Order: sequence, then structure tokens, then C-alpha cells
Amino acid sequence: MPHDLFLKIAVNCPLRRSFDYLPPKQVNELPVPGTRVSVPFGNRKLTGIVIATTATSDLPANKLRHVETVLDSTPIVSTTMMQLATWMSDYYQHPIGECFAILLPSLLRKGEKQVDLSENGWQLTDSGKDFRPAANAIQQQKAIDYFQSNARLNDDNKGAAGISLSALKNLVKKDVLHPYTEQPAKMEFTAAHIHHSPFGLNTQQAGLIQRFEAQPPSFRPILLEGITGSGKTEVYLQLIERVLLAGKQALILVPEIGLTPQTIARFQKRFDCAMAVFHSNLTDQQRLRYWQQSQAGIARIIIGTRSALFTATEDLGIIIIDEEHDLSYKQQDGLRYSARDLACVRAKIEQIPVVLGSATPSLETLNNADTQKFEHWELTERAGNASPATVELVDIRNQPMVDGLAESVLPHIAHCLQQQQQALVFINRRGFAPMLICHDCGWVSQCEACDARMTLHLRAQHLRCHHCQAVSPIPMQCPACQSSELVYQGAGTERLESTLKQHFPDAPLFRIDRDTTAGKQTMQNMLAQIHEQPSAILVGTQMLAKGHHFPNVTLVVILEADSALMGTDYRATERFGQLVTQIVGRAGREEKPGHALIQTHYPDHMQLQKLVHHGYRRLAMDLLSQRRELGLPPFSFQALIRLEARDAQDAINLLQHLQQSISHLPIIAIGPYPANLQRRAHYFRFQLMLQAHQRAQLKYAVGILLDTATALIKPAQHRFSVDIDPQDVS
DNA sequence: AGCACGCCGACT
DNA sequence: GTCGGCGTGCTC
Ligand SMILES: [Zn+2]
Ligand SMILES: [Zn+2]
Repeated sequence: MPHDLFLKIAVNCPLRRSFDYLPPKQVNELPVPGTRVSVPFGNRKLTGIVIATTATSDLPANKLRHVETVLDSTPIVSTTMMQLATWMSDYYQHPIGECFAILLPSLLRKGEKQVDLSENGWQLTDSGKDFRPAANAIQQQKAIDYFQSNARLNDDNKGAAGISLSALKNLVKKDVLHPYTEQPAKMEFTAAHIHHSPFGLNTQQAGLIQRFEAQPPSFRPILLEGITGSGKTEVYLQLIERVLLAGKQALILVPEIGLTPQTIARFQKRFDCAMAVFHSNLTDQQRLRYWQQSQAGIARIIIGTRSALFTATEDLGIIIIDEEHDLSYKQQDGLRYSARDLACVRAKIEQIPVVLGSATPSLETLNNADTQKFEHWELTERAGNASPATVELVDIRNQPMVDGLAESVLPHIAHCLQQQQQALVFINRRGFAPMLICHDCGWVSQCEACDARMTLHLRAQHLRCHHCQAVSPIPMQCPACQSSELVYQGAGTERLESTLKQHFPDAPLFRIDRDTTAGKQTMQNMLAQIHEQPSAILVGTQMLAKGHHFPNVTLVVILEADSALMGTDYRATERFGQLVTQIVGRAGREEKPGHALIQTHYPDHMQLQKLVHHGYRRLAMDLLSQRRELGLPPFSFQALIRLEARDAQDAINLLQHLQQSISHLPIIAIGPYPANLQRRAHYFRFQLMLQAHQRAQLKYAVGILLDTATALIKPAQHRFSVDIDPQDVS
């Protein structure tokens, strides 16, 4: 049998194919699939990953070049992860090189060496135990103090302890400390490493755990639907426990905003084992270290946001996606993957369970449960038998309003404050951003580059566009009519704030939005302050709906429901239902049930009625049957083609060309039509929506369209992207 | 995406 | 005469 002669290599470049190479010169063995190699590519050197060795190549051998160097002695990408990358490349019709590159932390992607995982540090020598440093040796004293209460100091905690390297070196010279090196060991995880919560499981939780244990480990997609406070996390922990005891690893994904110290602490308190936590402010070096620890099986629990899905593991036993409906699981640029969907694919490849947890599952996931593709686990009991929050609609037709708030809502807030409880006003309305308007001629501060108004930032004393970062000074006179009567308008949050202050001068008021919680610590501080207050008013945006619990809040006011009901985005109602349910679920506790008021012009709207009287689940069922009737996802498959160009007609023409290239195929192509924000940062934005009854039809059409696009599109002038299963259709 | 090659305007 | 503008084309 002839030897394989060629290497199929995924080179990290945006081309939708792999490249064939000859083996490196003067090397007898071919590098194994999954190995990184450095290859000549045009006139530069790039890092690629060997996909396969083959006996033939499409190109004549004299056109092929040799691999320059082999970068790994053993494959760095496992066969399962290679399958995942290949799957992604096919499903998202995305360049194979980029699909492989995303599997690796950035340093490895660039061709850097793997790091040595051994732990280097210092510990006291026998003679060092009673050493007293010189009076002026402050740094040494600091180190000595540290070793009074700690046996060891290593590279990782040296920085946090604030001890200088030179002091440590001097102490080594004095034979007070000696350096050590330790190979990290793969621990054997046993029951002794678990610290159970003093509260047992309720019968529902116990039933689910039993159900989990009743089957041998295999691919099992599970929807865990549990209302807020029903103990989803405890179920996660119990499942993880079983996986860890079987000697396997657990991978947990959380929403972007959910990777808080409290979340991490919850896992650390339960399990005595090495964890790899991928938070956003790790350095490349730290990220690589955790990645390798996970790959080597040293880290047993891996927690992170979207991209942590690609972490290599030694022996993965379960994947958990918390708040699976969360939009942050969808990558919004480049390779627009859904980490939730890929988790299911990875679980299938690895033959392990995957748990999608939410109080408000996405329609896609609910449909998968309905069609028996997923097991459907439910938690319906709230801990401590707390009564669920009640939701009430406020009809604002012909009602007197003050700064977005119906006057009839004010007594509710007053009553809530009187009871020494907190009220939360949730601003989900547009037009609340403050802008500048001319009282005489109606001129508004429009952004030069976008179809948007600039918002006024009083603190920074300038106008800013949220879509393109443009900044301009606040004019003293109207640029159109020279009038000096420039006034603020739509300063919604601030005006609402002052109105509330006026009506409730004694209640402390907290504003929670991106501006007031910008600092790292600010959010935590503010939350701590809020928890201390008996009565208070909280005013805020989206941020309020995620993660944080507000036990003292018993009244929630949602300013408007109408854009979700009447808008063009067919997903808006689903989102609104999730938002309301999440925010209401986070308010109140056992002895003080929450109450929510939703302001609307359409109090008789069927779907709103469903949500208010029967909850998210019934709304979701309604929406699903509506989607089925209309042939919308998940009952059809979509791809959104986006194109931005400086000239609107140019964008339209190009999209029409692309549309023509697939006009013979059995798919619907709607458009070209302008994006929600038609012009942004000097670019006109248009899009084309492809819709098919079968996944394969869609994939094929997108492939053809992409082939046409590569010939037509000038990267310098056009911004082009394909979004498979788009979530954000604007 | 990069990076080179190539063919026209305003510089020494 | 050449320096450099970015349009076009290719990467095993
Ligand atoms: Zn004016
Ligand atoms: Zn702008």
C-alpha cells in the first residue's frame, strides 16, 4: 500500500478551502492530523493545522510547496474538535482555516509554543523560619509576612500578594527561601472533594438527577426549564458532581454578563478541584495556561462565555448552557456561530449529555423539546414555596403621562415605598436618549455619518453618536438658524429621574445603566448599596434584566410593551416575553411576592394577554404555532446576507447580482432591503434574507452565493457578511 | 486578509 | 525621468 504523500492543511486565512502541501524536507514521518505546522503561503509564513494526510492531490506535485516546520510533537487538536471545526465550516459555509483557528487560544494560533504547566514558586527553608530581615528591607519583610500565613508562593499569586521578585531572589541567596518546581498532577476526584449544600434537593430536583443516572453516559440533549428560584443551579451542580466522580470534566457556558464572582464562587464552594475560568480580562498567557490545563485534564471544571465552548478537554463528561435563550451565545461578527447550537454538536460528537437551562427557553429549543429531539426536564416549584409575581397591564390610552410614566402608576410606587420596599422602573423604550433640538426651527443634532441622532452627554460636555463613536462639541447656537434656543429633548432617563425625585423626595434613587456602572467595581458597589436600603427606586435599562437579583424589589414597572408587539422583528415578542419573565422573576422573595406593571396601548392584545395571564410558556406556544403558519424559523431556515457600501445603489446592485446567482434554487430570497439603520459610519447598509424549507437547500444556496460574492465584492469598498440562523435581523 | 504587481499623476 | 496612489489577482 502506498504511503500518503500529501498534507491537507487548514491555513488561517479567509478562503473557503484547504491547501495541499508536501511534507517538510528531511523529515520521514508525516505530521499527524491535528498538528500545527508553519507553511509558506504566497510570500509569507502562516500557521496551519493538518487536517488529513492523503495519497493524492488535485494539484500537480510540482505546484506544491513543502511544510516549513512542524510546530507540535503531538497533535494539539483532538479528532473530536477537528470534527467540530469541519462541521462548522460546512454548516456556516465559513473558511476552514478560520474554523480551525477558533479552536485555539490566540498564542497557539500565532504559532507560539505551548507553555510549561509546571508550577514554579518559593517556600521557606528550615533555617529561614526565624529569619528577621534588616529594618530597611521593606520588600523582604513583606515576603516574610506572607510566609507567616502561607506555606507557598507561586508565580500566579505573586502579583496578587504584591511581593517583588528581587526580594524573593535575595531571600533565596540568604537561604531563607528555596525555589521549587512542581508538575501539576491530575487529581483523583472523590466524594471528599464535594461540599454539599445544607439544603437537600426537593423531590423535583431529585427526580431529575435520578433520571440522569438511569441512563449510561451518552449523547443526551436536555432542556432544563425551570422558573427563577426553582434551583436550576443546584441541578447543574448535582450533574457536574456525578460527572466529576466519573473522572470526567464539565464545561459550563454562561451569558456574557453572567460570569460574576458570585457565580464562580458557587462552583468553588461546592467542589475542591482545579477550575479554568475564562473571563474577558485574562491575558493571552493566562488564557493559554487555562486552555492547556483543561486540555491536559488538570482543570476539571471549565467555565466561560460563548468562546469557551472551544476549549480543548481531555475527557469531557457534560456541557451545560445556562440561560440558553441568551443572545450573547451568538457571535455577532466573523464566524457567526451559536455556541448553544455548537454545544449540541460537540456533545453529539463526544457522546455526552448537554443541558440547556432557562426559565424562558428560546422557541428553537422549545420546539426541539416538543419534537422529542431534546428531553424536557422541568422545575416548577419555587424554593420556600414563594408565590410567583403577578403581572398587570396598565392601559395608557388617553392617560395622562409624566415622562413616560402613567400618572396612575405613581400611587403604586408610593405604596411600595411606604411598605419599605423597592420599586424598579425598567426603561425599554427608545427615544429616551437625550438629544439637542432647536426650539425655533426644529433642527436636531443629527450624526453626519449615520441615520441617527447624536445623544447629549452632559458630563463629558459633548454630543456623541452611539453608532459610529463620532463626537462633536455642543453648539452654542443652532447651526441652521443661529437661534440660541437649543433645548434638550428626550432626556428620558434624567427627566424620569427628576420626576420620580420630585414625587418621592425621600426615597433614594439609583440609576443603573452603562454610564453609571462603567467601572469594574461600580456595579458591585451599587448593588451592595441597593441591598442595604429598605426602600428605594431603581431606574435602569437592559442591564437590570440579567443576572442580578433584587430581593427588596417588589414592584416592577415596564414602560412599554408596544414596540415588541407591533414592530417588524418577528422575534421581538419572544424577547419581550423573556425580558418580562426574567425581570419579574428576579424581583421579590418568599414573604414579599413581586408585582409588575406593564404600560401598553394594546391591553387587549392576545399575546400580551397570554403572557400576563398564563406566563411565558403559553406565549411561546402561541408564537410557535404562529411561526409554523408563517413558515418562519424554527419551521424554516434562514441566512441573512449583509452588505455595506459607501454608495447605496452599489450595495443594492451587488445584492441583486447575488440574488440572481441563486434565483434558480428552491429558496426564497427577500430583498435587497435597507437594514434597520440604513446608514452607519458613512456606509449604506442593505440586506438579503434567504429562507429555505430544508437546511441542505439553504446551505447549497449560500455556497453558490458566496462563490459569486468572492468574484464581485471588493473588500476595500464593501463590507459583506453571511449570518446563518440570524438572531438579530436588523 | 495580506501582499505584490502594475499602470497613471505630480515631484526632484 | 521616478515616487507612490490603490485597483486586481493570487495564495497549495
Ligand atoms: Zn434653529
Ligand atoms: Zn454616527
